[in-house]
Amino acid sequence: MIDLKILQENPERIKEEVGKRGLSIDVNEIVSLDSRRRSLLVEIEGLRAERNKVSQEIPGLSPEERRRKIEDMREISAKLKDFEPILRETEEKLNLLLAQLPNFSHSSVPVGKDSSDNVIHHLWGKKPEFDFEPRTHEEIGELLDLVDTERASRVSGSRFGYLKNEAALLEFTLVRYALDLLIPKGFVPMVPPVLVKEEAMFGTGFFPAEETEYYATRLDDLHLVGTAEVPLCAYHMGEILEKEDLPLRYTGFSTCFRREAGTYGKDLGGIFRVHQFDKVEIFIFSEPDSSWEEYELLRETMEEIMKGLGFHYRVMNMCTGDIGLPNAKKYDLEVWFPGQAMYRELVSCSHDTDFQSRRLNIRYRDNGKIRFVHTMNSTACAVGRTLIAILENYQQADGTVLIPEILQPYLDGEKTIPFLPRKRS
RNA sequence: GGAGAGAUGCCGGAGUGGCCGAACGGGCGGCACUGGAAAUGCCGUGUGCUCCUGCCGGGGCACCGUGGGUUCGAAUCCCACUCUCUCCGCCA
Repeated sequence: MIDLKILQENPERIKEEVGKRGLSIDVNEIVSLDSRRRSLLVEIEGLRAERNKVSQEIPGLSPEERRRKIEDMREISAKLKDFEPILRETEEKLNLLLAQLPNFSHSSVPVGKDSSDNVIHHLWGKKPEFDFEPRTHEEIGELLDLVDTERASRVSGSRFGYLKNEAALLEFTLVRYALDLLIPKGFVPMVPPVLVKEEAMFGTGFFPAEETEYYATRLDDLHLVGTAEVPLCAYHMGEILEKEDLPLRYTGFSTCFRREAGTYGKDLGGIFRVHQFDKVEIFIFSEPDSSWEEYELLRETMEEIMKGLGFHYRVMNMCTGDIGLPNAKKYDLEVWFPGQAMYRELVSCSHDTDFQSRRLNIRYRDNGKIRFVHTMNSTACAVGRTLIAILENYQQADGTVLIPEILQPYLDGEKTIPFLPRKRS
């Protein structure tokens, strides 16, 4: 959601943004709907003012006068009943269009039409070298009986997986590793609800744009979140925060559900792209004035977690055509997957400025003035993808997998997968 | 799932058709008192939209869970919904 004042004062700026993102939205139509709304408001509020004034006078009038005034007021009421539905209709149309407008992208965001226009921000580490042909995570997962997608497809359909043996253990290890790194930095750990109202989906900017991407319950009007960003952001909806409490830093663990509509045939093997996975997410509410510094700090935190695991990665500055509607800026962190010989997105962090806080009405008091907060979010650890990045990067010729040093203390010092006894499966 | 109670400002809580944007109390902020504090006293304390205006400022409208309705006029009456709480049942 954008500030309506900008719509009145500088619609060109909005047109420019819509163009940069390759969207087709009729900004002129929005502008004219808004002027129509305002002129209707003037009309209606004038009538209401008259009605309120006379209504106050009525009790003190003589019966004769009173009868006449009431007669007049009937007319005004009737007029209002004509105008009000027109206003409502205009507002509905306007809101529908407004909901489609993107956030304003930051000046540092490259203009481009799709992922091919993303710009490498920087690289970290070196590509691991192998004196054998590295396997894909899918092969390793099957070899070591760590991931079972075959049975999962019988139980739940395609794009599901069972994590098994050390993979199941590593899930908790990774979550704990991420939390242990974040909590000393002042992030408040949370386990949020994963079923939320439509309001929360809309407010965080996922609806209406991406509605087909998410699961909904049939008997209740609830939606399964695709990321803990939704409940973490909506945590403060409708609130006025205090300046001295900002920034508010949260980290939330949740399962994430995604329909992956329109990705048929993409990343079919293994568990790189699945309908359900677990993730540790970071969410920050910040003052606008310091939010961009806070955001770079967030990017560093995200990288710190990846560095600890020893991955080689590149950070991408995502272009205008590839960032989400709510995003003013977004970094993707892509880790090298030796088995696929590709950089793949493992985590990302977005700055949404006041886009979400406007929709969810999250504000703060700044020396008496009330302003919208800025929000930003980042993945701390996407468990499934991190797991398979470990499998591909730490694999050895004999098919076993080394455990990243930083995780070993969580696993009683074990250094290699497998270490659990196996039964026939 | 069954039975009941409720939803009002930062909080508690009054208000059952016009005098209510909302009593009273608490909290919070300011001032006074004090060496400083406590206690006390006084004053202040919502948000959104919109119009006039260069700003300062001023006017109007809306908001008492949400959405509709009745009425000249609704926090107050009617209908529907949502949520919360209590008890029973079920349950990790």
